[in-house]
This record gives sequence, structure tokens and C-alpha cells, in this order.
Amino acid sequence: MAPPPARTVTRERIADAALLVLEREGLTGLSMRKVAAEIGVQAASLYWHVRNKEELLDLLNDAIIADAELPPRTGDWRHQYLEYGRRYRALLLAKRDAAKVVAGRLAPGPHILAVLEDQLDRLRGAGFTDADAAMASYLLSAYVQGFVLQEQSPLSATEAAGAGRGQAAREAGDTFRALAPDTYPNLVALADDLTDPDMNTRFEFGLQRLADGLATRLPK
Amino acid sequence: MAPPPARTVTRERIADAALLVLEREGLTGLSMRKVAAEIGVQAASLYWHVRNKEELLDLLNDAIIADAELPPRTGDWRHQYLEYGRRYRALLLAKRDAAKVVAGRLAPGPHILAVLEDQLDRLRGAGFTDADAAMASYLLSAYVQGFVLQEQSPLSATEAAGAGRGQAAREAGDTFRALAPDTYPNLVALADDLTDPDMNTRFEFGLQRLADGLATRLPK
DNA sequence: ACCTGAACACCGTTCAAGT
DNA sequence: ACCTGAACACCGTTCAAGT
Repeated sequence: MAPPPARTVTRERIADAALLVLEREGLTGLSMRKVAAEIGVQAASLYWHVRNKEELLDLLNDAIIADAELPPRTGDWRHQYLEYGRRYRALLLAKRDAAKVVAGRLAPGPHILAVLEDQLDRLRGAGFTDADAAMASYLLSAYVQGFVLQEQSPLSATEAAGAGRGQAAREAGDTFRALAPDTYPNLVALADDLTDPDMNTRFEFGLQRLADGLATRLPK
Repeated sequence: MAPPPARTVTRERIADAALLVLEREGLTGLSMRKVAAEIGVQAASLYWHVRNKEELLDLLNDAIIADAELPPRTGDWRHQYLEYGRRYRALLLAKRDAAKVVAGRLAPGPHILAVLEDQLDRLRGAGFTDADAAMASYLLSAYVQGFVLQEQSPLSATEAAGAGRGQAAREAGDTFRALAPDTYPNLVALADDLTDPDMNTRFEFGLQRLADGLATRLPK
């Protein structure tokens, strides 16, 4: 099947255009009109291929996952589970506002199904029960999505205004330190620990906890 | 200080009105104009009290947390940690679209600070290091927010159209079962486990994993 | 079958002007 | 100091009409 002539609309073309607009303008800048313009067509034309903007976002969701690379099947289940989490996070961080698009969007496109299939296969192979495998997979995506959602959103108005993460984190630390020490002794004491900008170790900590917790569900 | 006369705008009044509109129309229906109308004022008036809609959403965020009830300080740290997670989820589920508002919104209002302070106090008291306490708290909120975000969004167009969760889950199961069994053997086999609508056990599973994983960080 | 033009009912935000 | 009226530049979606 030859590709349709340029300038004609298809669902794939819509997904690609949406990906471009997302990268350029962020999720708040993503409009039907701009996606249509990217293809070189009127906004109303999109509605022939897509029921509404929600459905366009479902396409975008799956398109984001299309770049996913499955971790190699080496090492034990734990190693592979961790690697899954790390790659999922990296995938979301790689595209602007990707977590906002993906989180809470359940309609599974083909790419998502393929990843899920592979993940379940590994978990079952590791000895998890069917129910536990399903829940372990769900758990990982809930955690990663929740984490990156925070990570990808500006720490404060300062960061939104263009200052770096380090700067914003330092200011957040100052805010905690400036609190009344008798009503918020812990916030004051842990100001640094709470605002440390190193998201990698923060993510890794949670991920290791998930793996530790799942390990208790395996026989022996 | 006497309360300001009715019909006058304050930040608290804005937060309350926003809460009402959110409950009635959902997050997509929440506009500056409707919040203003709820107070009995023009939309432009809000901008005297709030920089923009983002800042209004920060207020709304904290207002949602205002109803939080801290779990009793009985039982070991694990029991209290679990209870924290359960109550946070219940709080978010109680208000329409609450997870969408809260997730990825970092600006901490007074109510959020109070909860965080209390939570850190318990974790440190249980023997966690400062860094671990901070990360354990972060972990819980990432998980709960990620989970409820999925839980609160419609499973499919069917559910969005008004059908119940059970109905939507059954259809989702049918979708998985109808997949090609040679390319998606696990999705077909686990169709029931993946689409079981009982969100309570699903949530509880993940929560227990978090607690198990955290337990490994305590001495002895 | 697919796309356009034009319209409808909305948005967030700004700003001069009022009190 | 606080609020209004009116405007600007946008939205998502619908639908008759074109090809």
C-alpha cells in the first residue's frame, strides 16, 4: 500500500503533527487549529478522522510510547523491572509535557499494548501470579507517571519564569527554612532533603522500594 | 477581624467558589468567568487577587487538601503510613477531578505544609533517616496521585458516555480477550486480571509494596 | 469520501475607566 | 484599593456547502 499523497490527512499524520506541536508549544499550546495547520489543512478537517480533541490526545498518547525500547532480557526479574521503570521515565522526560498527556489516559493504543504484553510476560515468567503480575505492572506505571508529572512541572513561578531547576530548588529550600521553627520543625530541619534537585536518586529510591516490596510476593 | 462583607472578593472566597465549580462542572468546565459568577462578580475582578488561572488552581489545590484528616497516632509506622495513603486516596476520590488538580502542582499551600510536617515527623520518629523520610513522603504522594489519576479518568469512551465502571471494565476485558492470541498471549490470558474493576485491592496491593520496600530501609 | 468557510458559544487576559 | 466594560486573540465543535 503506497503512502497517501502528502497534504492528505490520516490518523498517523495527525499523531505526528500533534507530537510536533506538543514539542514546540507544550500541552497548553496544543490546539486543533495548530495541529491542522501543521498538516496544512483546516481545523474542521480533523473531525473527519477523529471524534474530538480527546481522541486526538489518545493518538498522541500512543505516539509518545511508540519510541519505547524494551530493556534486554538479561539479568533477573528485578533488574529488568527496574530497567523498565527507568526507561519509561526517560521516555516521558524526553518529550515535553509527555507525563501530562499520558497520565490518566487509559485508552490503549497498539504501542502501549505491545509494551504491556512484554512486561506481563516477564513478570509471569519470574513466578508472579497472574493477578500479581497485572498489579505489579499497574503499580509501576502509576508510580512513574506520578513521579514524572511532578518532575516535569515547574517547581514554582520562578522556574516557570525561566530560571533553572537548581535556582528554583534553592528558593524552595529557603522557603522551608524560613518557616516558623516551632510549628514546622521537621520542614525546617529537612529543608535540604525536601528540595534537593537530584531527581535521579529520588526516583531510584522509590523504584527500589517497589522492587523490594514486590520481592516479598515471590515464593521462597 | 470581622469577615469581609459578602460579595467582596478574597482569596478564600475564590478558592471556595472554585471548589464549587469544580464539583459541578469538572476541571474542563472550570473557567475564570464561572468562578467569578459564583462570587457574583466580573471575571476581570479576579485578577486583582490572583495573578492568573494557574495561581487560582494553586489555591484550589490547597483547598482540596484542607479537608484532610490526619490518621491517629496509633500502631507502628507501617500502619500509619498505610493509613496516610488510604486517606489521601479517599480525599482525592471525594472531590471530582481532584487528582487532575493536585497532580503535578507543587506550590505548597498552608494545609499541604501542615500535612507534610506531620508525616515527616512520624517517619523520622520511626527511625528513618532525614533523606529517607523525605523520599518516603514523596514516594507516597507520587504513587497515590498517579493511581487516583488513572482511577478517576474514564476507562473508555463508553464510561465517559455515562455507563458504569463495571460495564466499561467488562468491555475492556472483551477487548483484551479479542486480541490475536499468538501476538498477545499474556494480554488474552490476563484479560480479567487487567480489567478487574476492584480498585481497592489494586490500590492496596501497591500500597503494601511501598511499605514492604520501605521496611528494608530501617535498621535491624 | 473528504475538505472548506463560516459561524457559535465559549475561553484567558489586559486595560482604560469608573468609584 | 478594588471592580467594571469592553475589547483582543484565541479556543473546540458543528454544519451546510463544495469537490
